[in-house]
Amino acid sequence: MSMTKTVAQSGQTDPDEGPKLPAHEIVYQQLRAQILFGELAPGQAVTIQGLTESLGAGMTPVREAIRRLISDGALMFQGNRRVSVPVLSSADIDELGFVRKTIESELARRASLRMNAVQIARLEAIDIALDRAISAGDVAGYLVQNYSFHSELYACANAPIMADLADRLWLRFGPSLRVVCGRFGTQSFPDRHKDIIEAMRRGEPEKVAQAMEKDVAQGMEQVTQGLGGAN
Amino acid sequence: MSMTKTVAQSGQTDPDEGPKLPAHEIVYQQLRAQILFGELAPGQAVTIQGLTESLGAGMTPVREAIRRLISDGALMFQGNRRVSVPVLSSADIDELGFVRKTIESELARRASLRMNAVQIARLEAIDIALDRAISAGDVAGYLVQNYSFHSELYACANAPIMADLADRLWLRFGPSLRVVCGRFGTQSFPDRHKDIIEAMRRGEPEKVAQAMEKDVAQGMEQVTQGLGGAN
DNA sequence: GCGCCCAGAATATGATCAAATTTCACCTTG
DNA sequence: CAAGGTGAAATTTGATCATATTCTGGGCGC
Repeated sequence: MSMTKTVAQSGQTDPDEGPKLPAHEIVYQQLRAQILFGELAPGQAVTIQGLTESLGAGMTPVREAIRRLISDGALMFQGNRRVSVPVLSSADIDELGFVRKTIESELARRASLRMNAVQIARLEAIDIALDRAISAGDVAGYLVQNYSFHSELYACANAPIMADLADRLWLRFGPSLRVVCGRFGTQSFPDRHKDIIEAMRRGEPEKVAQAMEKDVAQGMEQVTQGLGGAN
Repeated sequence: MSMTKTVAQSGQTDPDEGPKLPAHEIVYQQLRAQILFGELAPGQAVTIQGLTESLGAGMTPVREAIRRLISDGALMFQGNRRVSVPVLSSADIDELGFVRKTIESELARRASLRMNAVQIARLEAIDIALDRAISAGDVAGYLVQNYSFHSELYACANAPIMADLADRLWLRFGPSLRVVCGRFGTQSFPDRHKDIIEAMRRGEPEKVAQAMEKDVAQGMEQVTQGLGGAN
C-alpha cells in the first residue's frame, strides 16, 4: 500500500538542515563551496558530464547550477560552449578590491550598529578558530573560518542586497586566494579581525569600517603579490 | 566531395547579429529586456510554462534563463517553487542607492579618463534621443535611452566587473522605475547628463564622478518618492 | 471547520540532436 | 625519404526536447 512513498518522505526528523531541498539547489551549494574554498583551480575546465558523475546528480540540475554560478561570476562562459574557473588579471583584482572595500566596510559599519554582545561573541569564537587554523597551517580551515567571519558579520547588517553582492565577490577570488595560500602558507597576517571586534565592543562604527577596509586591502594585496607577474 | 560540410560553414554573411546563439541565451536576453524596461510589474508571478508559450521556447532554456535572472536579483524565488518579480522596500532602495552611487561614479570617473571625442559624441547623441523621448512623453523610450546612456558610458571604463555589477543593479529597480514613470510621467528631471558630458569634454574626472553621483541620487530619490508609503 | 482528493505546475531523468575539438591518415613539399 | 600541414572522421561534450515523478494549492465533501 504505502511501500513506494516511504522513501521520499524521509521519515527521520531533520530539524538541522533543510528538510527538502531541490536537487539543483544542492548541486549549486556544493559547487559553490568547491569554488569558494579553492577546490577548483583558476583556469580549470568544468564540464557538465564531469559534474553529473562527481556529484551524482542529473544533467538538468547541474546545468542550472552552472548557469547561476556563471551569473555570480564564479564561473566563466568561454564563448564556445566551454565553462571554466576564471583567471584573475591584476586589473580584475584592482576592481574587486575597490568594490569590496566600499561594500564590505559599509556592511561592517551597519552591522556594528546592530550587533549585540552574543553576536559579537560568536564572531570572536570564529576568529579564535581562525587563529587555530593559521597556527596549524590548515589552509582549508583558514579559508573556511575567514569566510565565516565575514559572512556572519554581514548577516547582521540587515542589508541583504549588499550582503549578497559581497558573497558573490568572494566567489570570484576564492580560487586565487587558495592558490596564494597554498603557495605561501597562512602566516604573516597581522590580524585586523581583532581590531574589528575591539571597535565593535567599544561602539565605534567608523573604526569598524576603517578596520574592515584595511582587512580587505590586506587580503587583496596578498592575492596581488601572490599571483605577481603571472598576469 | 564537400557537399556535407558546406551547410555548417554558414555561407551567408551575418554581420548584423550573432550568427549562432544558444536558445537559453536568447531567452535570457529577452526576459532581461522585459524586466529592465518594466514590461513585467513588481510582484508579478512568472511561470515556466507561461514563458515557453509567450517566447516560443522549450522548457529547459526557459528554466536556465530564470535561474540566471534569479541570481542577478532580477527575479525572486519565493521559497515554495513560485518565481516572481521582486517588490522593492524602501530599505532595498536605500541599499541600491548606496551601491549605485559608489560603483557608477567610479565607473564614470574611469570612463572619463579614457573616452575620446567620438565616444563622447555618441553619448551626447543618446542624450539628445533621451530628451526627445522625455518631450514626447515616451516612457518606454525614456527608459531605453536612459539605460543606453549609462551602459555606453560604463562600457568605456575598462572595468568589466564593475560594469557587470552596475548592469545587475539596474535589473533590480527597472520594474519599479517603470511604475514610477508610468504614474508621474517623465517630466521634472533636471538633467545631470549634460553636466556629465560637459565635465568629460573639459577633462575633469572628479566633476564627472560627482555629477554621476547626483544623477544616481536623483533617480533613486525619484523611485523612493514615487513608491512612497506603499512599502 | 477540518481533512482528503484532484488538478496543475515544477522538478528531474534519459534520450536524441548538433557542434566542436581532437586525432589520424594522406598528400604535399623540402 | 621524411616532415609538416590539411582535411575529414570519430569522439567527446553541450543543447534541446519529451516524458515521468513529485509537490503545492485549492476545491469538495464530511
